Amino acid sequence: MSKKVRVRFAPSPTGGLHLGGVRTVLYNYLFAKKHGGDFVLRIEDTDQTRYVAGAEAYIFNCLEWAGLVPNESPLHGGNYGPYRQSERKAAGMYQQYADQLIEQGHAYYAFDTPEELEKMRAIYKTAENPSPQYDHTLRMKMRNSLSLSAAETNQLLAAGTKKVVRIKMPQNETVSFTDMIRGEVSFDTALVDDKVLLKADGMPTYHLAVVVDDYLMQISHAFRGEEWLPSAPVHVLLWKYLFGLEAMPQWAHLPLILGPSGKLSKRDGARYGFPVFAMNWTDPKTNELTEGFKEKGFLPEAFINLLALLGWNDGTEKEIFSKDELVNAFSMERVHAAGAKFDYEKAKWFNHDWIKHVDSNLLLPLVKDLLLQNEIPVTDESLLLQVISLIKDRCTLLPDFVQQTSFFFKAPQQLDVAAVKSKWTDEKKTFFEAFTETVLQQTDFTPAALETAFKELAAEKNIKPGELQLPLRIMLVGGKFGPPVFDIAVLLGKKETAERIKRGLKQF
RNA sequence: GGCCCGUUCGUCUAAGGGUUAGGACACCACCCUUUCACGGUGGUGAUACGAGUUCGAAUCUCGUACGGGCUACCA
Repeated sequence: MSKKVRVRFAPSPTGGLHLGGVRTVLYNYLFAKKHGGDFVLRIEDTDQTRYVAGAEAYIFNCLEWAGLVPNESPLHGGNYGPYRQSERKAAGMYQQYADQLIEQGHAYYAFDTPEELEKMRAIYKTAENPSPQYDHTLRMKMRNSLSLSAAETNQLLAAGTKKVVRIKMPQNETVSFTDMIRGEVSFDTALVDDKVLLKADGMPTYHLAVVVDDYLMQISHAFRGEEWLPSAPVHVLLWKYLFGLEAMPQWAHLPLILGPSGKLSKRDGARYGFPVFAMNWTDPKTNELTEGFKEKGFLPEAFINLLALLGWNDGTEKEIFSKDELVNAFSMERVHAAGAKFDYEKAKWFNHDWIKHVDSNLLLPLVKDLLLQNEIPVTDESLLLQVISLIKDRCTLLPDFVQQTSFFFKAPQQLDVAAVKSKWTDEKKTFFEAFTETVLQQTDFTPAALETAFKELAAEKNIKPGELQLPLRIMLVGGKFGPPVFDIAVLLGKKETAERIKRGLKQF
């Protein structure tokens, strides 16, 4: 009898949500859906000094956009609330466990001030040991309930002296566990420091909170970034002391997503020339805007597709997956152990492919929005739909639609005259004057029929039709791009096509 | 420095001891197309190094090198 699958994503609301974060969400989500489980979102806001206004709402917006909505969260409710650690602390959910650990002798009070800690690090710092740890080698030299007598400790406690609770790491134990991605991982406890569990302000640190909350929320599988691996022995020990190893979730430490130079970090923003955040993020303090994948013009379907394939594959050569297909195919065991360097070129390819194959109706509102933003009037939605189908092969990112569709709704302001001028002749001018009439009088106004008429007239005037197509394009489009020129003319209509030709003739 | 994790084309990756080491992105060439793309065909390009186990190693073991992460009263 296996317990119900319950997974959680536990971000701290300190800024934008980057690629790695979204991928962690995605793997959680896929795993939960695949196994008919619950996906919980818990806010890890125990560090009040790092509180950033708006960050939590922003995270929900990103998840909404990506289509990875949690079953339980501070926003969506649930039976295991509250879902913010600050509120859980206020409800007194952590203190008792810290007390229990102290009673068991697995944790102790430490009275060292930040200054004293700094001093300790300065004193014991050597070339061989550049960052001394508060561990079994040093704890008896510090001020804590282990080094002090019971009377002294009680006196300090009674006086309300600032204190933290630290875990007492055992001196000769090997802690090991099975990671779903890496297999067995083990650590020598003597080499791990006595991490703070409860801070002076009464807030738990991540280490205590993650264990207590995962237990209370009945989390069955805990997925997080590889950067947590070094502190995993602390969490395993806490599970052992508090709730028993049988109750511990199965761990999977996800490989990191690397930027051009190491771990992708929130601070790196758009420094790489590509977005790192899911959506635009404006730092409330500096007002600095960092562009997101959404605003850059990525489809959410493409975004999760490319993220899923960054470190995972289904064992076949399939690369394009819908969300449902991902749910169906996903397995944690097929996630790679090695970190993956993010490749923006490939990311764009995913988006391009999604744009090409997705139903144009889905693109319609997005493109319309974009055109309106660029002051291009869209009066006819059914025309826009036809245009989108005609040109979506040419668009990698959503904003590409602006250039590719705008000339259907607004005559080009400037024509690329230079592309035509050198080969321009009076004969060609005569041709186009005649062709204007052809267009106006065409009864079968379809691309094929128009092209035939065009070629017949060219033959009549003894000009190679190929020499005339580019000028026509320039007159209709303004530049050397766009779909087949007779498709454009038909969508434009007889009148508009004729007018653009007349206008173009004046400029050549 | 210590600890942990990792290492297949430039990048993402496949290959449950036996393959001419496969695919995708990017790049190059050709075809299609008298625009730009899409598409098609082909090409360049990888098992970090050294030992060992084995008839046989990208695959198992060890060492080395390299890369990354952690080393806060941050997560």
